[in-house]
Amino acid sequence: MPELAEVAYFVRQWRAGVGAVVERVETHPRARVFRESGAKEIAAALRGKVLTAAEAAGKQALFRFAEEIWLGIHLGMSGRLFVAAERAGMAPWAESPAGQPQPQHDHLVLHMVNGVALIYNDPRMFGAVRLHRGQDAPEWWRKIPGALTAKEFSEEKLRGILARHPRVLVKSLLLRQEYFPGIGNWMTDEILWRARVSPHRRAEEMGVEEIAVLWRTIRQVCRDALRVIGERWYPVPDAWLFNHRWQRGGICPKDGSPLRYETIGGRTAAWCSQCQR
DNA sequence: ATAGATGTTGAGCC
DNA sequence: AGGCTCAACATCTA
Repeated sequence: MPELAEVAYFVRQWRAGVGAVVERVETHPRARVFRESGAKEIAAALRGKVLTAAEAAGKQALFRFAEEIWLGIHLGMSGRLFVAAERAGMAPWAESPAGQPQPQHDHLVLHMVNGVALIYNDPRMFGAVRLHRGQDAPEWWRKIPGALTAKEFSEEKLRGILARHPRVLVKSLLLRQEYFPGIGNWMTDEILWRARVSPHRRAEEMGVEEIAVLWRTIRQVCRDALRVIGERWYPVPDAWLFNHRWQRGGICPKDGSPLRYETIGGRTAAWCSQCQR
């Protein structure tokens, strides 16, 4: 589930706990998501601390607590963050095909003194929860490149990345977090489809004008996703590829031709062979 | 019932 | 070194 905008949305949920003290910490007994620091250590470190900030960068989430304690969460393939009050009410994902999170996959629950519970749920457990102590944010967080919507992601920068990897498929390149933080499989498909670039295209086959279009499209898809999904998880417009790519038999919303589904660079690409060249 | 799923990492190979 | 493919992780769903 979580790419750039989904992670932003989930972090926003946990902001309900900012300013409140962690009263009690629950951890799932058989969760493998507590990797370098164990569940017990994390629980002990967080108990009694004030949550002071909640930030997202790319697909990473970072929560700052008082007394130089930080909690990093990567949501993997199926991770979600939500607040307890939403479980009974109008959860935005209740209308999604995946349905509501199952309580048996709640791996970490922070019960806050202000009455909210911050829940990390992850059925497949490909996610990771990491504890960090220190005055500064952890190294892995500081190394995340600036947002693709920020000024520092320039057209020239994109040209440089493509030039450095001439033989690599643009689709594969877009998935690399060290260059394009937050871009995941659906976003690559959306970007290539809007930019009319085939997923079979290699970096060296991109002309200067095509790179300019690609650059604008990357930024536009990031902005659109953050606005529609990241803010409130509104329904995604049917004019996007998004709603049509999830199961086989989808139709291109631009020209109505059947979408193709191919494994490209190890991931399923959904694309329109009419629109994308 | 079998395959595939919004992610990442590491191994093996060319 | 760079880049490709595959497997692994664990669970749910079409």
